[in-house]
Amino acid sequence: MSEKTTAPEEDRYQRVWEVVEGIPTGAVLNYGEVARLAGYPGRARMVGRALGRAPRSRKLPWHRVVNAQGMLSFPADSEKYRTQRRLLEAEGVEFDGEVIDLERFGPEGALDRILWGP
DNA sequence: AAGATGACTAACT
DNA sequence: AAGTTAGCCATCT
Repeated sequence: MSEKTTAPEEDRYQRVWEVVEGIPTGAVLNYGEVARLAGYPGRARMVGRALGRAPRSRKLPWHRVVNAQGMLSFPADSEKYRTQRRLLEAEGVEFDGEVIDLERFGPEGALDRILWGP
């Protein structure tokens, strides 16, 4: 069965979406980590692309993916930035200026918070 | 087909 | 601390 040699984008991004769906409420992960967990080490840029192309029907918690500096990868004056920030703050993620403390809200810190409280 | 782009990152200066 | 460079690779011009 020789269909096409190139798989549809959806198939290639499937793993990324699954990882993102696994990020618990109130926690954040950076693009590089998501890529690594999805089996694509070193391919952080692909994660940003995968999120941008994800179907709305998938209802991904895309806002829980931030960059390695704990910042949102959108211009601070953009609508996208405000939307992402609002969603994160609504689930308890705190910002210090523009920055999220990854020690507290990254996977490790978030787990500790869930188990031990803030 | 070759060059630019981007929801990135780590390593250098 | 802030800017640059190099690695990454699917898409778009």
